[in-house]
Amino acid sequence: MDLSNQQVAKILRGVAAAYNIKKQGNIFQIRAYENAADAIEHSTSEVRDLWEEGKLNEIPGLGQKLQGYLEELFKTGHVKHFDEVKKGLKPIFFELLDVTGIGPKTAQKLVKSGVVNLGSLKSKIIKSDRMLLPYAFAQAQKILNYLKKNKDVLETHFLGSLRRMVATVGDLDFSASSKNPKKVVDYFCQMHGVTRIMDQGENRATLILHSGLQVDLLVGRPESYGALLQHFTGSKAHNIHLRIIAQSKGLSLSEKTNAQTEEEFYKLLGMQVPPPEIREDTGEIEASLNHKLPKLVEIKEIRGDLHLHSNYPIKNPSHGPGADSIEDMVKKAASLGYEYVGISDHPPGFTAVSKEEIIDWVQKRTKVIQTMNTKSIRVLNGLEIDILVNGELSVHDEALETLDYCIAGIHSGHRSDITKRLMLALQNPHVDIISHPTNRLLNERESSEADWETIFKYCAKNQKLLEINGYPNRLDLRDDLVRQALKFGVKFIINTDAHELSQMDNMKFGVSVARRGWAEKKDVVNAWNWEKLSIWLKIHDYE
DNA sequence: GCCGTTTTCGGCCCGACTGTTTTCAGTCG
Repeated sequence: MDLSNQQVAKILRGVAAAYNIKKQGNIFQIRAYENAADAIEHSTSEVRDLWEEGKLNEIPGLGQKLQGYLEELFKTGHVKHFDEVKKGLKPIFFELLDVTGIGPKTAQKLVKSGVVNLGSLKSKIIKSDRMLLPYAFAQAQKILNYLKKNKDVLETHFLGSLRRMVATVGDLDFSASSKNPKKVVDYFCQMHGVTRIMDQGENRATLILHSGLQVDLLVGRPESYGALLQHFTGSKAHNIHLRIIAQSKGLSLSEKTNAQTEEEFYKLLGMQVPPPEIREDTGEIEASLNHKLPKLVEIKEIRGDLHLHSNYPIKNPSHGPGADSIEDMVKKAASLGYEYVGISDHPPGFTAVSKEEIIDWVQKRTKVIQTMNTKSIRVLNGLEIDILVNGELSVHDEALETLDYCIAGIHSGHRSDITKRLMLALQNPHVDIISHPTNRLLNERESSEADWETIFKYCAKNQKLLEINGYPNRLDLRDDLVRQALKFGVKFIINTDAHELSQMDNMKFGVSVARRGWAEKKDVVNAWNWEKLSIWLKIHDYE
């Protein structure tokens, strides 16, 4: 049975709530179900895929028993034990749990008082979809700027999944350091665009904007600001693990702990400060304790973008062309401080245009691109071609061999023979890069299923690159697969896939995916200088 | 029900806010 992480989490929360109401099991057993639900909801992999690959134990909080239940759930669509526990509770009870502020006890009370549908609760906030990181980021930047304008605000930061740069963000969280917390809270609540103040205390407030977005602010005093920042950056799993370590050392940690900075806070446990992007309790705590944290790749190290779509004329293009000229994209790349830039338009559609015409088109375009080279920036000639359903490429070798580099990607038939098609494409000596490898579209289409290990092994052995695509609804290759691929020695290229100038600024989101996957400069070829990259791509100098 | 650089048993993060059941349980992050 095909179930999303969200749906699985909801089922587990339902079981926890049922246990709670029926007073079966102890509080820790109930919490185990809730922890598992949290872990699944925040997992970047689809738990159903993990089950198919026999990797359910990669999710923390899933022991033998819950793994068995999930197996039964995916195989048969229901779990006998769950049905047993939930017996006698009405469906509306489980629906009510989706409303913020209503837990098991309140839901049961409401059911007993005769609530039969959610209509009468429509003024309450129903938990909604998660927002794409780049859009959340843009919105959050405006709020951060607003907070910075207040003279009582000494420091302010993003918190939560936004600071950890998770691909999707549920609500926007902010911190502020201040000696007058109440004044800052009041100022925050007066922000433009607020439709409702959910709650407002001495040190915190929760607002709902007209857009429906929830925004939280937490204000702390300067002497404990580091602890506040740490606590609300999370993740929850990371924090719980830290508290357990603290206990073993006879310490009790909270957001009130005296620590002006995060450095001070982590130092209390003898730890390095893990970058927010990797605070997921997937090994970063151990690495920090041993002072063996990786030095993650940084945006300032990026020297070029090799996946850009221009408005260069294309007859019957296979997919949408870009909006801006090659010249403008090159100028923008130079303004970003890049050392090199690659234009990788889609080729003319192979079904409507003859082989000879495509070759002719590629040659003419090559000449145009070569004239773009300047002393300040090197311009590369690439294409993003299709991997067809039978695994063949949409452009012939005679044309490909005139390019500096070639990106191949799947753009149709996302459910058929992915492994075979990717492997066939990789075996073409002209193909250097696989674009957006899993082809997921956030909130729209799940990642394609494939035998990633086989693909990773082949890429590592044959100098093939996997792209980390920074387009807002892709962020693909996913962070968890980046981490896995790294273990096989795969190298990556981080590209924006920009179809207009402004999208070239999305590089930081691609970099954040790489960082969440623990990638370092040595793992990312466009963090390398031209000399090193040109050797990798086997590009001979024109000069 | 999960989990392990003192443990395969015996623990399980911490604090704020809400409402009103005036002392704390329920819920959230």
